[in-house]
Amino acid sequence: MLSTEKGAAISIITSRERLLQAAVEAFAEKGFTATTTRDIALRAGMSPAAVYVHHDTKESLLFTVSVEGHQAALAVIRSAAAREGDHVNRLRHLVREFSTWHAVNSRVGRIVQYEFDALTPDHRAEIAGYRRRIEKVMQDVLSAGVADGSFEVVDVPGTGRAILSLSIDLVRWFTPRGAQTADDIARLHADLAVRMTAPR
Amino acid sequence: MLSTEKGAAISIITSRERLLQAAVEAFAEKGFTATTTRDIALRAGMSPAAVYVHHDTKESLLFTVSVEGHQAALAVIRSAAAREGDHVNRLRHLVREFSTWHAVNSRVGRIVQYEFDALTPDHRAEIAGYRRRIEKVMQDVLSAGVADGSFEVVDVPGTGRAILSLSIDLVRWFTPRGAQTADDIARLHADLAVRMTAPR
DNA sequence: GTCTATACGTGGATAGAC
DNA sequence: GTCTATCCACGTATAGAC
Repeated sequence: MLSTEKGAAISIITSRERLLQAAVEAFAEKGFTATTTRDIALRAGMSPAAVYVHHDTKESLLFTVSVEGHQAALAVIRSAAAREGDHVNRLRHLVREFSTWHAVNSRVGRIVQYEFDALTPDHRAEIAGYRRRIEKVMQDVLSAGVADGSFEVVDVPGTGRAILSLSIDLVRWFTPRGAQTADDIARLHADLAVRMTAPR
Repeated sequence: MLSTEKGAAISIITSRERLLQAAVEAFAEKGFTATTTRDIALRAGMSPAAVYVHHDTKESLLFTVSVEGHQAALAVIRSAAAREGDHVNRLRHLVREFSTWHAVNSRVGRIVQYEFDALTPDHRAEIAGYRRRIEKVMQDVLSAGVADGSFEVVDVPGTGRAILSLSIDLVRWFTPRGAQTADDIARLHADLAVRMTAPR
């Protein structure tokens, strides 16, 4: 996880975690390529050389951020999909959670979405696997609803991708300082997803 | 425009246009920061120094690409919105055209969307103006349809932004080598937009 | 595991000739 | 307006001491 881990009584922030948090800040502000390892080291409160004790390359930092970001997003959507209830409310809940996550974590989301091409081919392939798993969860929810008549969806993969697009595209423009709250937007997206799939 | 201009009889590609096309290629492949002015010069078939005859800085090239890209997108959506017909078909047509443009021009779209923060503050403000104008066109179409009962939309700006998100998010993942054609996806998006706004 | 110092390549931008 | 040559700052990564 990219947030602070908590022990039984006190918080312990390891160098590794400080480094990841520093990398997220820097990548989000300047982009992966424009970020210098010196900048990351400075933000993490260590020397440039100390960075290399934890990560062989700058790309390895990006990869770690990407893995943890995708794991978190996958956990959110899987947990929401596993909820009890009819398919319409399951979809509503899922979209609301997924959009909320992308709004609240828009910095991490932006990095992992837009810096994908900066990964090595092997790392790209691994991240692509997480993305396929996320799409699969959405498609399974839609298919289940189509099967019992809760939804009318001609193109399940395409519609699934479109619904996910609403959430993911938040990282491009959402800011906590804007007019709408993350929850306002998440509820809107949930409503739109239900409309997109409603039988006519 | 970023494409080849045509004279009365023959095509004349100026150095300026070669340079812009080279910049688009390079930015799309490597990102703005990772692209070197030497790379752009090489692709345009000129020396590194010659680049600076046409553009004072690398950022000025990005700005030009951004302006022309946004102008083209704005022209597409305005032209579609000006069409005759009922509001439902106007929306359908508009979304189809806007998504098609983003699929066909996904390289330019990706640059202008993802490298926005690499612009100078003044240039960012100017591009933000184009984006507001694009959102305005969408909102006007939705409002007109709400007024005569063609649409049921509670949150016009939010829903407008969501519909535009479908099109814009194409630049993140669309590739001409994928399973679906640009037109398949554009038709799907148009259908989903109509569903999102349909009275219940 | 952290530091200081540094090697070494590279990149934006300019100088000055033609 | 285009070239060759070059300045000079910067960035990744390593060496070697503690």
